[in-house]
Amino acid sequence: MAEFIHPNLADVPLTAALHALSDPARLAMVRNLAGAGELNCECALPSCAAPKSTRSNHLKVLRAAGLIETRREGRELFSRLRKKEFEARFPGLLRAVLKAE
Amino acid sequence: MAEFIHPNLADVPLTAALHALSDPARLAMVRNLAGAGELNCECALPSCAAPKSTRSNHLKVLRAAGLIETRREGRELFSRLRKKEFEARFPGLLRAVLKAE
DNA sequence: TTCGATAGTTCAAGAAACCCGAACTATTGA
DNA sequence: TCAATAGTTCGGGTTTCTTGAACTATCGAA
Repeated sequence: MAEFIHPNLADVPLTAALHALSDPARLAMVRNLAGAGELNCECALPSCAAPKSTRSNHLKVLRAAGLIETRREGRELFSRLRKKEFEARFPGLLRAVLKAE
Repeated sequence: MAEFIHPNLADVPLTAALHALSDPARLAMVRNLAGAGELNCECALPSCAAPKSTRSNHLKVLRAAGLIETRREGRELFSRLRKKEFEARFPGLLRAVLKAE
């Protein structure tokens, strides 16, 4: 399990960020992470919502879009929103998305 | 050619709006429309960028997401950004997207 | 009022992306 | 060392996207 690649936000295209946020399951993860500080894969999207391979893929997309940072602790992986960095890269975007609905 | 359906913005889910904006060609169209007032299909995305069936589909996605309004004038179709309505539905979102990059 | 050109839609099929079960890797605790 | 836990990767079935070809609608000119 090679450890995770966290892109430099400067290298993330706007369309990739929007794409990452445009899926209901991923958006739910982002909302959950915005509320909590850090969550593991299981808590980021409750198990009823999708099988773990799907959750894992969603987290990979969020990671590639610069939205989350993941670190291992024992056998769990904890992810946090890269809120400040993302905000610096796309001012107002995450705020607008979290506020909406 | 049945005329166009323009959804009530209240019925547009956030994820549909983000999905519509997450494609480079559609984002380019939105940027072009934000600059100009109204554009036809050809001008919204210059022909070099995609065949017309693709442009037509992209415009349909933008329409369904409540981002544009289209009207016929002779044999051309002109589209405009539904800027105010979209802004009222998703405050800050379009502004953040147009500002980015 | 018919014909040709222009503007765009719809259809269908091939290409690309997504989802999820099964098999695998990594870590821990007994 | 073994079983359990947490998550990844792989494969292939399904869905979605793209685009050429055929179609519809409108206009201007003969």
